[in-house]
Amino acid sequence: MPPAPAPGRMGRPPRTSRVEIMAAARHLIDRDGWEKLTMRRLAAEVGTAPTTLYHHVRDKDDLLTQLLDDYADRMPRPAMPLDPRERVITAATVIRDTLAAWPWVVEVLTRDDQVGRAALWMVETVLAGAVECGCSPEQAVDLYRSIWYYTAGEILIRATRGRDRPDSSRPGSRDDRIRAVDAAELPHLAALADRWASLTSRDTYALGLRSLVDGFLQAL
Amino acid sequence: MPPAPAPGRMGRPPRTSRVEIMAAARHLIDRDGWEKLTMRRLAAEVGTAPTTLYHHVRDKDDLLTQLLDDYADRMPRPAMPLDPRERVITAATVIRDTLAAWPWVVEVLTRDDQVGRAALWMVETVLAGAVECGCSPEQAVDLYRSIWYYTAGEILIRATRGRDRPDSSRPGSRDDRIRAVDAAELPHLAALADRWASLTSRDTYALGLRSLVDGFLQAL
DNA sequence: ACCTGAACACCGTTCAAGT
DNA sequence: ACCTGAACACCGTTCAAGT
Repeated sequence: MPPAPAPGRMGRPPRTSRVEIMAAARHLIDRDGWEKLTMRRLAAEVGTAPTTLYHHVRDKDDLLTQLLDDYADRMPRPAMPLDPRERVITAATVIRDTLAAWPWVVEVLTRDDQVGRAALWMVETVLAGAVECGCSPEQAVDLYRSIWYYTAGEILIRATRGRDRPDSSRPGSRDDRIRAVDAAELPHLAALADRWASLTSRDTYALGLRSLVDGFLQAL
Repeated sequence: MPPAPAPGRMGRPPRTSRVEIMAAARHLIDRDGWEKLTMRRLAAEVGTAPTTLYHHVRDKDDLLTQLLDDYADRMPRPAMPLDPRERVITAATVIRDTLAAWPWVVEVLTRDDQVGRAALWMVETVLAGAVECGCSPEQAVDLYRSIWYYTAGEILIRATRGRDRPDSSRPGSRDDRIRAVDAAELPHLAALADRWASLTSRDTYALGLRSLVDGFLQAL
């Protein structure tokens, strides 16, 4: 039995709440996959009409942003090493690991280059670490952006690779193309063709990140 | 008047061709924007029924892939510097500039991590340059992947930034969030809040790329 | 105040039938 | 062989009406 309207708030008591919608959205994504999240399916999951959702979120984009913010709030804030360079590395790695664990975020990431207010501490950590390493504020922003490009690219590409595994044997697929290269024209590629799939499935995020940070700081 | 069927090929002569469809798709994207490219609109542009398109392409994804391949074929193949490290830099920059000029490719890029057969020369150039710089074949692949992550991320984020400029003042926008940060908790971010938009709109692709490549080769 | 059905303006794709 | 209309199974979103 829903409670009677509070004195100042009148009218029909709510049967659907923002948190209920968010929980249903998370459940739907985890169960059926990110691409199955539609306003209509979400409404069915909540047990309400599609149009009801628009009383609690402005539109689908708003829903996605809120979902990402909620997720970012749960991001671990690990103990930070003393060395400023290591702090930069650690912050970037936490962001990456968090986002990689829920790859649907890529869709939202490409819509807004902000990872949510909860992730701002990571930006702060990188900026602070960079300044401690001798960067000017401008250089610190440049380093942050480079790291973010690298990280976003890694997540986006990795998330897609996982998705289209099924048809990687059909003609025109990536592996297919690599195997078909002309050894005379593209010798290095041809020599690696057989090992390409296994070489590119290794996790080299940390390696590239260290290269980027070290190279940047070295050039100061 | 369409020519009569050739001896071996019989039946109704084609009124729609693959190249015609591709040209129409390019025109539609250039005129109305990438997000307006649908099979139905494309058919209208060609002057045929939507269903006819499926005689010339397998599905929309196939259309996109062909479009990207055609575009990659037009990519300039600039004179390559003698220094192997500079060749790596040049190849990556050409890819980036080419893709940035037609940002819709981002959609296809996240679907398949291959830029099309015409871009394979870039992969080859990076691998060859890396090996000349002292990399093992495996390390060359690692460097290539790092560069590609960084490049793809830059293009994807940059393309999106341009798209949602209109509503960058509405509540919840990126700029809004940066301005609202707590100076006590996030001092570096707060100090840069006013300059954030201008600092992050500068083109720092080359800077990050050089850092990445230099840092990687230094660590060998 | 909150919820709903009906409707609008779209999608990609299939398939049997026409020329 | 090529093209088509009709249809299927969807989308996000608005809006007037109901409780």
